[in-house]
Amino acid sequence: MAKTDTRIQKKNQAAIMDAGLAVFSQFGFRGSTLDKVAEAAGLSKPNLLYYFRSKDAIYTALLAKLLENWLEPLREINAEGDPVQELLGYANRKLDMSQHYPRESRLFANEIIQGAPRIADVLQGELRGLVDEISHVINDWVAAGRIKSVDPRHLIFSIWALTHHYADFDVQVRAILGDVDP
Amino acid sequence: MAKTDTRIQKKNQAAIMDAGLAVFSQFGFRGSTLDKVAEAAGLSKPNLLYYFRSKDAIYTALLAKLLENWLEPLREINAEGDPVQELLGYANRKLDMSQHYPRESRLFANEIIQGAPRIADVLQGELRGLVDEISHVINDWVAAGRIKSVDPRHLIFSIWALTHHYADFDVQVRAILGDVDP
DNA sequence: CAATAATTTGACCAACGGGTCAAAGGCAGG
DNA sequence: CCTGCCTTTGACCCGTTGGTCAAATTATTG
Repeated sequence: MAKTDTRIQKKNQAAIMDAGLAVFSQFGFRGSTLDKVAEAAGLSKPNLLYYFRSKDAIYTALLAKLLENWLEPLREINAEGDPVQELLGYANRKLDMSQHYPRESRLFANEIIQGAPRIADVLQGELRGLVDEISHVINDWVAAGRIKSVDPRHLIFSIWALTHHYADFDVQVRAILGDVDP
Repeated sequence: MAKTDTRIQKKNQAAIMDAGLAVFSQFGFRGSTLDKVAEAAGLSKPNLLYYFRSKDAIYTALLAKLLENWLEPLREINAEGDPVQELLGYANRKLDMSQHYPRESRLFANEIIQGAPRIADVLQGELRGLVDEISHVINDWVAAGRIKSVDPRHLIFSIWALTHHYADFDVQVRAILGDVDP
């Protein structure tokens, strides 16, 4: 009942997830159509709906998978490590993700800009909890005199803003740097 | 032919622009409907279309107005001024705009994330030109030893990323800071 | 207060979009 | 090679959406 996944199922589900990511990340949920996703996945619309119950199901599955990976780098921050190393490491991990998974970044950005209707609970729950923890760690570092005084949360916002900018505003960045940047 | 604008015309056009800004900035172009805009403007759909030829016309008008104000702060950077003052002033102006006009910020973000189909020329033309100029100014400052060495364009990206983050990711920021932040 | 111009509306249309369904086409294991 | 299940498809349904139009209503002006 659990391991009943044909290779053809796995293949098509993966194709749909990939196609959905491409389409949803560019047009947002409302701006995307099943036809577009189906075409990108190389399937007919009814066939696509054979694998996913609805448009919403695809989108929700994408978001769930995204959040899973998205929060991971935060968890890897080690309170026992060297503060500067840890923070730089975190920033680097985020930057890597933005570089390698720009579509995921844009999907997330789209969802947030539009008010995050379906992940508000995750933001206020899991994400907030994690940020609270890390903030505590950073505050301890500050108290121990190991780093200069900062507002932990706004430091984290800065890292997010900078790392996501290059993925989310890619078009603008390329327009200014000139597409072919030496 | 130019000054033929009844007060009722001015009023309704303004109402439509405001409504359009509210709707488009939240849902993006494709995700928005004329009905929603009309409702937000307090007009019937046909009445709305009496003032604007099409959905596209509203959106385009909004973008044009937005870009006008958006590029202004860049132009105000003075090559003869004090480098730190000028750059801080610029960052402050951008921050002010994000705080006071978050909807405009999100409208712009939406457009960029979705590939900027209708403002690609502005980005590659006017915006790029301005950034080139300012980059030249900053490089001169560096060459004169008045500030530390930086890549001007990436410095500007940093300012953009940080200032826009609080407007565009408002929901996330509030989820973490807790809505009621002392 | 007409008469003319500007504004508003209700009814309507064609295309699109999410989703259904029954039937047809493939693919295993026996 | 055949039986039963998985997969795919074409046709179809109905609510939504951008947009039109002629008629009605409301200013404006001579």
